[in-house]
Amino acid sequence: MAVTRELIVRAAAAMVDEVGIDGVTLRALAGRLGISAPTLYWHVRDKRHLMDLVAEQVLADMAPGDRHAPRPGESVTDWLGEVARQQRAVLLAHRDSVRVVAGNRPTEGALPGIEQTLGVLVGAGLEPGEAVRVLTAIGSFVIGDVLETQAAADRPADDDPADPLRPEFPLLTRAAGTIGGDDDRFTEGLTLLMDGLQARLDRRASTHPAPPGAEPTRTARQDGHLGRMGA
Amino acid sequence: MAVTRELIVRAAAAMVDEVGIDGVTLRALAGRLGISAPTLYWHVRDKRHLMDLVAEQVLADMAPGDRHAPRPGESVTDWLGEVARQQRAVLLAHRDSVRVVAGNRPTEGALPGIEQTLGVLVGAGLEPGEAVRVLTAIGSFVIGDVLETQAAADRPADDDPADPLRPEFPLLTRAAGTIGGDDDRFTEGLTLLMDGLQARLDRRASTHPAPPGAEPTRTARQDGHLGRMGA
DNA sequence: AGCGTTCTCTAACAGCGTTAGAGTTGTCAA
DNA sequence: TTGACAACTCTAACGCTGTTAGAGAACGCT
Repeated sequence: MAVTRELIVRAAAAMVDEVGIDGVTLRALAGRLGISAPTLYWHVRDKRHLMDLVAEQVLADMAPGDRHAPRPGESVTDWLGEVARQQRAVLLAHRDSVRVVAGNRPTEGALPGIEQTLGVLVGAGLEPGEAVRVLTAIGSFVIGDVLETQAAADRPADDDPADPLRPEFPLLTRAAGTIGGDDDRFTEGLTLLMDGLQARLDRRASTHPAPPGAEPTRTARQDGHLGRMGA
Repeated sequence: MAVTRELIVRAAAAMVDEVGIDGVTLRALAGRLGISAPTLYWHVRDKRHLMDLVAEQVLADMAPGDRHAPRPGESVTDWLGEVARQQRAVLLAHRDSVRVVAGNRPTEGALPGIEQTLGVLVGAGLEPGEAVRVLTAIGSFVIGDVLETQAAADRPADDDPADPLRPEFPLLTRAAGTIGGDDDRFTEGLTLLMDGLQARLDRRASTHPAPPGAEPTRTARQDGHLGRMGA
């Protein structure tokens, strides 16, 4: 039975999840597929190319899927925040995903989804270039957040934690109990971003007339955005 | 002449800047120092330990330096944004800095600076845990932004750019000319974050009385924050 | 002079990505 | 049935990596 490129990529992705990106060896990967290491080179240019293919597969899962646009009555920022949350969840679900994905430009297949999302933002009052920047900024935050989470998880257990609970750092000590976990960290940043964006949209909506041809998306929001954190 | 650990770390840092983290070989590093590779193991536990020391040095440069607090009349968010800008500049100044620094918990030496910054934020109306989350969120955004910038720079020239300027993507096409460069991308995200934070501070200031014991930091701001981008 | 610490060396190991090149298998045409 | 060509896999080996073992120099101290 001939091994296909798709099979190799799938096996490589699974192996990254199991042993981490540094544990993925061409020899080990080949062994798992029942072939010898040099055979991989018939299917794939080199290891980096293989990892690019793995990254492509992970990124494909990050497309907004069924949530292409806000539901009726849902604010643009609520929807956008939910998309960011989903992207983060996908990245966190794969070990070392940031190291795998880092630096990959959007794949051909991702362009329609991006265009779609841009459509929503432009409809809400952003200029196209501005919308791209906003989207990229959210992406940077998501990537940075996941990177720190995964990098911290890779550190072996203790590794001299440099305990900041000392009398000369009263605020750090007071903060210790209420910082929350990884999700709370992420929610805080996402809330800031979305509140900033919402404020901008509100400003535009009050200055200009309703954008032509766009269904009047509801912009109103109550407060705290995304609700309170999960303590 | 004996080689010291500090000399090794300095040479390693310089070497990362020149040839990138993947180009740093223990043998090459030793050669540059006029010693043999195994000798390095007398000074340093292993390569990862060495890179941790390099990271520590880079992070030391990221401390807010002379800007420990807002200038009189300067808003907290303007000051905080400026600090973030400086941190990004330091990271961008060192090649592969994110890969070097990723996952490093704050060093002992960085704690006083963090405590100081927390003091400003708490003085402006945040709770301590909230302030830590906000600071971390900004850090995540900075790291993510630099990561994408550096990763993109490492990609060799073209690498099939998947040109998005096609008639079926009208918004991407329209956006193309006005997206701006790396700095504009960063400024956009930082503006969103700071606008979101500013809105929160304003909300607190109008609800509660002035925080006790804290000098009444000016919170007022005119508009667009951080001024217009550099187009 | 002798000792111990500090620092450096050579030699070598196992593992890595990768290349060269020969060998096997399957398909289709003459 | 035979030959040819493509598709796929193999073994052997190269140069490189981080790392260990263990034998020396160099130096201050008693």
